[in-house]
Order: sequence, then structure tokens, then C-alpha cells
Amino acid sequence: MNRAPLVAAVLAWYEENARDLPWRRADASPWAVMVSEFMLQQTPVDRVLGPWRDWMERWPQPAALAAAPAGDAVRAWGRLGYPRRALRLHQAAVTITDEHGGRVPDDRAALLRLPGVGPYTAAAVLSFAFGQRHVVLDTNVRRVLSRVAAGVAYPSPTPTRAEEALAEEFLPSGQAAAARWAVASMELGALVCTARSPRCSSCPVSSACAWQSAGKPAWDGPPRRGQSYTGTDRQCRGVLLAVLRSSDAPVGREELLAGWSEPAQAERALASLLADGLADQVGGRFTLPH
DNA sequence: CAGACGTGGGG
DNA sequence: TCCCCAAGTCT
Repeated sequence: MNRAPLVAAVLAWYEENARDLPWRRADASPWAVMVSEFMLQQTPVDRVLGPWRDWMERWPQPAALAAAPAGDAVRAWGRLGYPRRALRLHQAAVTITDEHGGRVPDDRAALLRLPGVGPYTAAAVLSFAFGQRHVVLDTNVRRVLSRVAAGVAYPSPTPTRAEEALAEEFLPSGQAAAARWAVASMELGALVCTARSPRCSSCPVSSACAWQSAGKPAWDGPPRRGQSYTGTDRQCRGVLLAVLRSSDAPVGREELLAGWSEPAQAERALASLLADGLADQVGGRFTLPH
């Protein structure tokens, strides 16, 4: 099957329907793109917009962030979730400043050495910030390809080798077109080919979609693992960290643990926050890291 | 490699 | 209301 017409249709659709996101503007720096990618790991666009603007205003270059205490990054991260990402972004800024002259590296190996940068983020930065040709396989693209090409409602839990190869088939050969396809296919997944209620009637490639042709069969693969949350250590960590974020002064142990009803679990959570570097102990009190 | 890791909004 | 899901990475 020739992928070119489908790719062209998605590119044309993107021209008309792309969101005007600040990190997509022509004047967005590689750093601006990288910050957005960290924030967008598992966090919806709408919630990222505000913190991203504040972050870029405060730390317009990696060196600015590198010069700040890690705790400032954690506090500025606010409620985006998975605060270890803030720590990793801070550490990445330090490495970029110390080892890359303050510039976000434009090669894959160097990017992958940065904390918090995995296969997806590396490809995204190279594609979006530097216009390079890379397969950018995020959850949106994986879902689009799963439906369009495989006729299946959802992709497997983790990317496979076959998926990578399939994605490569769709990737235009030219650099610019490849980079364009990367954003466009992601955008289609985010706006039209969504997980819950796909808008197939407004999809530019519905006529070429295997899933559509098959009558949009329901997911019959292994049950998709839900993430329980209430009562978990994760929730507890979140509660404790929220206390630290909201306080300028160091917080006493009693006060810190008071927000959680299970003392043993709270102790364990606090220990893990300290181990992760998300909290510091100064005397008998606790703060965000310095 | 399965599980840990936050948080909030929409169906 | 409750459940699912959101531009993943790390161990």
C-alpha cells in the first residue's frame, strides 16, 4: 500500500487545523521545545500552557535554570504531576550548560544521555526543534497507525519493533516533510483520532483507515492496565510534596506528616522523596531541595 | 520487563 | 460517580 496519499492528506489537514501552541512558533528555541516536551510527558496540553510560559520567562536559557536551586524548579513545576521530571529537567540544564556550551544538543546520542530524555523526547526535540528526520512515536502516533494501518483500536502497551518499522514506512524521505509529518500525525491523534471518542467523521483519512473499514471493532486485546491511585504511595508523596511546595520555611516532621492518615506510609513516602532528591532534610525539618 | 511515578478533566 | 486517559522515563 502506498502511504504517500495518506501522508499528504494528513499534512494538508494539519495546515488547516494545527493549534497555535507557543512552542511551535517559528521563534521557539530548542530549549523552549525541550521544556515543553518534558512537561508534556503524561500531562495534557491545556495544563502545560501556563507553567510553560512562566518557566520560559523565568529561565529563557538552560544556563538560567542550571544556576537556580533544584527546589525552584520543583516549585515552578506546580501541579503538573510527576515532579521528578522537574528535577531531571534541571539536571539536564546543568549538563547542557557544563558540557554543551549551554545549547541543547542536536544529536540523538547526546540527548539520550540527558536525564529524563528517552526515545520519544529525543526524537521530538530533533524533529521539532532541529527539523531532522526521525520517527516520533508517541501515544498519539501509535494510536493513529494502529487504527489506520493495523485496523486495531489501540496499540500494544509498549512500542514494538514492528511498530517502529511501520512508522518508518510512513515517514517522508525529505527532512522538512518528515518533521512536518511528525507534528501532523501527532496532532491528528490528539484532536481527531482520540482514544475515547474518535471524531472519524472529521478525519482526513477515514476512507483509507483499516479500522474504519473494519467497522471500528472494539478492543479485544489484553485488558489495559488501569492506574489505581487513591491510597497509594504516589498519592501520599503528592500530598507531602504539596506541603513543601507551599511553604517558604522548612517544615517540621509532625506538620509534614499530619496531612496523611497512615503514619507508616507517610514515613515511607517521605523517605522516598528524600531518596529521589525531591526533598531535603535540614536539622529536623524538611524543604524542597537546594 | 512490569510496575512505579502525580494530577486533573472529560465521557 | 467512577473510570480512563494525557507529547514517557526509569529501574
